[in-house]
Amino acid sequence: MTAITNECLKVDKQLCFSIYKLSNAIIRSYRPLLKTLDLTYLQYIVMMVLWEHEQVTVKEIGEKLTLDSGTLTPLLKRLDAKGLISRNRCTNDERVRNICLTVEGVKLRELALTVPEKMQCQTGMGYEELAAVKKGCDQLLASLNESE
Amino acid sequence: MTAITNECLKVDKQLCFSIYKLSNAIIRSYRPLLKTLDLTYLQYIVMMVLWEHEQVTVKEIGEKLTLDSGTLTPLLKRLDAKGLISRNRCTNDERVRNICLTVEGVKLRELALTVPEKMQCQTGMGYEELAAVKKGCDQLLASLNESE
DNA sequence: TATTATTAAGTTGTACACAATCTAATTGTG
DNA sequence: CACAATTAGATTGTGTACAACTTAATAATA
Repeated sequence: MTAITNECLKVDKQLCFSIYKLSNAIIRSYRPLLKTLDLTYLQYIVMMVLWEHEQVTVKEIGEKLTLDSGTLTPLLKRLDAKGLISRNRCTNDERVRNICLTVEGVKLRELALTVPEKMQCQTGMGYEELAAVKKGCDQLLASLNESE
Repeated sequence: MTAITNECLKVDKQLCFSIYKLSNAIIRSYRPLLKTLDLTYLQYIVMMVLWEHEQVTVKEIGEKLTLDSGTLTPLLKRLDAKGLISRNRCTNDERVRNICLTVEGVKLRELALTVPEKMQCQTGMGYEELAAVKKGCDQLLASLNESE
């Protein structure tokens, strides 16, 4: 048995494991901040899409976030139940739902504006370093998507 | 409203979102490979810990992977049901479970040895580049953990 | 135009994550 | 030794992820 086969299954050597742990850790770090907005991490991500776009379909959200209706439908129902969004059928095409912010949903953006800065403080890293990590992650994502 | 407040809530500018998407994408990429081993991604991670350690407690696995018993107990029951591990109580301390590989669990390692290389091919990136991404992620994780 | 194919969203079921709580065993302290 | 505190793991409930499937609406084409 070679050194390679001995090493290659060690969990701490795996890039996938670093990213898995980091992703969980980031979501954990956001939790107390987002609790003040009464949002989960994914709900916050979806709200960001809506703060940017005003009106989108379920499919469009799915494309932006790489999530399917099995994840999004129940999540959007929860945001609807909180009074943050409306989910009306499109009149041109009854299959489609137009997801829009309510007045409450728009208002929540003001509270959310403080979140990114607070999070950057928690990382204890400078803007340049964080941008470099992001660039690496985006490159890896792009090249994973190329090979489908 | 300044440019900063306009930009800072854009989802594609968020490092957290890059890492979130990348983590999901990596787990998706592993899925077909791991299907041949009849393992989910997290089950594969836990098996890696066991291939490295022979015998560990639930708590020790939890510390290595930053997961609690609410996640691990049902997962370990599933690995047990597949016949890959045993979950005996420790005789010295009846609260503790010793998680050990079965013969089947040890055997599965041979099949798993091909997985890391196949995954690296799918990334389409060189070793150096991947190591740089990993280093960035590990640094960010460490500095998140420092600030609790 | 009737029918086939495609599409958007919803539903069901499995498997994570994790908070909160519980139980049983062990440890610590008066 | 008694009893409070701690610890390991299990349980319950909520909320993702995602595969597989269903339903209803629209588009395509014979």
